[in-house]
Amino acid sequence: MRSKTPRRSAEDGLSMEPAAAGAVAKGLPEATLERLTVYLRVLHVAEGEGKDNLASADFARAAGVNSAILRKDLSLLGGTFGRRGVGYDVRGLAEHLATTLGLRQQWRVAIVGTGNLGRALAGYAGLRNHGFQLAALFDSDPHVVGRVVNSLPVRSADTLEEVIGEHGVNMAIMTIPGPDAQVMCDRLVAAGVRNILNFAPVVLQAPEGVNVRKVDMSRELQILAYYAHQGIGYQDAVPAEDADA
Amino acid sequence: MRSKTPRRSAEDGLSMEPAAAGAVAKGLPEATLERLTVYLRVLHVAEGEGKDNLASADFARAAGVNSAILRKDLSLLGGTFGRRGVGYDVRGLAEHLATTLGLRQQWRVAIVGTGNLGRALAGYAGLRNHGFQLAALFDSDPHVVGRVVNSLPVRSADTLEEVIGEHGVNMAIMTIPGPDAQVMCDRLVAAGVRNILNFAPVVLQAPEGVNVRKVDMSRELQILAYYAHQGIGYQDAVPAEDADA
DNA sequence: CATTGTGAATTGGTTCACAGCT
DNA sequence: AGCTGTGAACCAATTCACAATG
Repeated sequence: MRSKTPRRSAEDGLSMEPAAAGAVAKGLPEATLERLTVYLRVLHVAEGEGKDNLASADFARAAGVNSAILRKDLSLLGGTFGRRGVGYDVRGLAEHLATTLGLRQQWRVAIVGTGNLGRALAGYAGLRNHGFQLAALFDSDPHVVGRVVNSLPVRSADTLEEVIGEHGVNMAIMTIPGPDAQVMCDRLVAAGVRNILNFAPVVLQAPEGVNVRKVDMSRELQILAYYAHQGIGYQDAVPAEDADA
Repeated sequence: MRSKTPRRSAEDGLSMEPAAAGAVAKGLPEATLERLTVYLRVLHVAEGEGKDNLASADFARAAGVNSAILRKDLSLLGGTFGRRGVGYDVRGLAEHLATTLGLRQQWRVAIVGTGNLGRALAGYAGLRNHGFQLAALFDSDPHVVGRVVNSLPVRSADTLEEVIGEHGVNMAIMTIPGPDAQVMCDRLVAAGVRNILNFAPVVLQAPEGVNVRKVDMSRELQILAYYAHQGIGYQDAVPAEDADA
């Protein structure tokens, strides 16, 4: 079904480059997905403020996008949470969105590497608020193993496989140094984990069928440096005021 | 020159949505920039391995992209570091890339918020390896102010403005809770900081001309959940082996 | 009648395929 | 002979603009 569209040009049968890393077989476009997470946050805020209806103009402004794409994104979702002449049903849409994103299912998450970053994530409220249940913490430093972080004991990386099995871990966050990342990734995959969020600054190799995403902090810093350097007015935030017609 | 292409449809003059958040006036495409940071990393590794030449096929494989786009990206850079029949000059290209990204200029970075995440970043070697100099740390918790992190004292957030001036801070990383982020952002901007990397889970409002980027860890987790949930074989990593023709 | 939902138009990014160098 | 550089073709994402509708 999705094994590499054989669009190669005839010869060169052994080239084996990733044809489209970051691509997806079907489903919502990646760009839409990234925005959906923002919409969900905006909806939660609106819900907290007691609003039960949001028109696309306001909604879009709060999310930092324009309203056309917001409407298009939401239309891709299916479901019927917008009412013409009125706006979107906050509660219903939030629920629908969360379900679509897979946040209504329990994810049992292991954090591999309990340095500052790993501990930061372990304590991150956003985790458990969205159906991510912290199931295990690992570290390879014997000085750290056994400590309790966020009411979970840090387990030895040596016991990775068995602990993963014990706790039914189905998602892993890797917050370990770059050089260790590939080995750990291999072990996670061998242990049956098919969803990995990687904070290590390396391009991981993983077999087809394993979902790997990467958060790269120095990438963001470098791109920021580029814009700063160029003196280009990049904006990821919403311009605060725009005094034009 | 770049104040909002007046492409509105005539009426609705006061709508004031962000026309294209994340857009840029000119310069390299965003997608290319993201890859450039990966290329740079690959080049550094190659350099460390003593290679002084890389053909696009190998280069692309290591970076997890296909070779056509790698060549296209590098061609956008200008400069003449590829030699036909041979490959790319590792040293020269790395240098050129770093310069293009603005990494040859000194960035004096303040980290605002010294929780686990802030401390993780403060200790992150990737920072100083790329021209990012840690200039100041801030926190608003009196218990934390005065402590030394990474041989820098944590300063009170009350003194933000003066310390920024003192140290010529020109880039800030915000690792503070969501609710505090907008206020802090405003103060940073008022103090003259025009480049901000935001880790708080909020959409910041900032005036035009201020570069804001966001790293959103729960976004990544949610997108991962989506793919996991859908059972779609998303791949951000390089498929390890591809046994097809 | 304000606001959604969506085809059509546009813009942007990726891949193909090969000419051009070395 | 081998590999880069790039126009052309293709595909994806965004924006426009307006018909549909509660």
